[in-house]
Amino acid sequence: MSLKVYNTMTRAKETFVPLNPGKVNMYVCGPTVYDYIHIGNARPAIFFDVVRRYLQLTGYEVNYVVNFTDVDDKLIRKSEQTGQPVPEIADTFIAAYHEDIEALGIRKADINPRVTENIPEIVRLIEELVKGGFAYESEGDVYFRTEKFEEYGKLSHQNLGELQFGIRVEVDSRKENPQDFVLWKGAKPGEIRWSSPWGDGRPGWHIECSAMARKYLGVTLDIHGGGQDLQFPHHECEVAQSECANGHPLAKYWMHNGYIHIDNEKMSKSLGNGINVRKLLERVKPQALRFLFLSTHYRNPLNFSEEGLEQAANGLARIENGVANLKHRLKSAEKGAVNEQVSEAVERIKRTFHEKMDDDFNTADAITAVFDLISEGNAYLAKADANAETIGLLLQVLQEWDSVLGILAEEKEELLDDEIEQLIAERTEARKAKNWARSDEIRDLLTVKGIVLEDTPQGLRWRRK
RNA sequence: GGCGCCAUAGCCAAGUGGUAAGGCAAAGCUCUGCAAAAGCUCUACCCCCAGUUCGAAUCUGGGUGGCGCCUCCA
Repeated sequence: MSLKVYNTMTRAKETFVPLNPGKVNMYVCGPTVYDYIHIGNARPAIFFDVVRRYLQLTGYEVNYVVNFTDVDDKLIRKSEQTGQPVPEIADTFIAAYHEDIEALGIRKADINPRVTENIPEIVRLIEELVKGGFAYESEGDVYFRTEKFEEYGKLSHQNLGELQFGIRVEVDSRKENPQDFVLWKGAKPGEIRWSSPWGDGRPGWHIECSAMARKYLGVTLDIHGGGQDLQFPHHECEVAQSECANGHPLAKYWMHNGYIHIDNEKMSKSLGNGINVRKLLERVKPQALRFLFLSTHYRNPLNFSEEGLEQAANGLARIENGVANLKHRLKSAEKGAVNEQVSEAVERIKRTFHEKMDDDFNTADAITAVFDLISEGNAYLAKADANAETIGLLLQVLQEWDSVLGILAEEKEELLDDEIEQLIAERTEARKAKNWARSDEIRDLLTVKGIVLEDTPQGLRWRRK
């Protein structure tokens, strides 16, 4: 069994072999922190979180870096509009990012470097490129000389001669060639600035990742990830910069997640159809969002809709119920030997889970394995002599998988309010006395409060809706 | 103009040469004091046409429809 990863660079699934045995260096492009994150930011954040967790589950030591772009045109524009300094805006949204990411059950990266804290490294890298003839200064700006890098276009599989430049963005006259891109931008009056050999200014967008990846993870990464929209130009430019400066490939494996669509159209800045994560989480469980994202293969586009959200929530509920069924039964189950049929089924389904995850992180099929295991559990619970060891095995595997998928909510040891507890006790008495009217009345009362009561052969079980 | 992606049941979605996973929804049934949960039953000639093959959702060619990239983007 070996992990296969689709590599954007080669357009093929390749057997995953890290540079150093047992260790994986991952760099994923993070957000520009000028606003709250939207669900388009959430998809790679969730997906690469799962990649990281799966690598960890299978024994790799993962070093995970996600950067923050905390100075750029958008931040500067926002600063001009609000009068708030750029660093303050960045701080605000970095804090918000951490809150949102945590709410989504995404584990914090090992390092979250900020552009503004790595200016010396960036300047040094640009100097190296200038020295090597790969970059040139022009009226206070520094540009990358794309014609010096013959392989430019190899990641996004674009042919330089065929690219249509200036189709969307006006070509800057200071460039030698339209396809050249900026490494250092001279500061306009009043703009935030750092000094450099080419005058005051700030880094261009692409150079930051090249500099930070090298600083924190080395010249060649195992995995470089991000959204498909970063493939060109961002990652293409990173490749050019890094490979010209370092003389080594920037990354062994390039992974790109597909777009989020809204009404079958790409979600994007210019369309203004982004959906704010924290607003969405006011009414949607974060686990449901993870479930939704993971139930489509990461390279496919995912159409975001209310219906899809509802279906995800319902599907997730089935898994939650299954787990709750097992946990509830565990309390009253007798000790015993692990049921052989169950353990065989568990082994079989476990194998499937790993085969599917090993096949370029097929999380959709991994979720199917979860459903299979839940079905297995429910079927086992139908047995009168279900024992604690077998139930424990099922729960243990489910928990192990959830350490990768993160679709089950943390168990909250919530105490019931006295009033509710009293009502539940009263209902139990009423049921003993076959006073169904009172019994139902109490259940209805609690339903309104969001508490669902379920009578099982092993006694009452309640849950919050 | 160049380079790509996608099309599978009412909906979501895997599968990419061996005769269609899974989930949601709907319907019926079982269990239950009633519910809930669970279980069972039920739903697809895989966009169209042609070809290759013993065999095609899967490969090839040609259509049709949708989406994307070609310096804002996750």
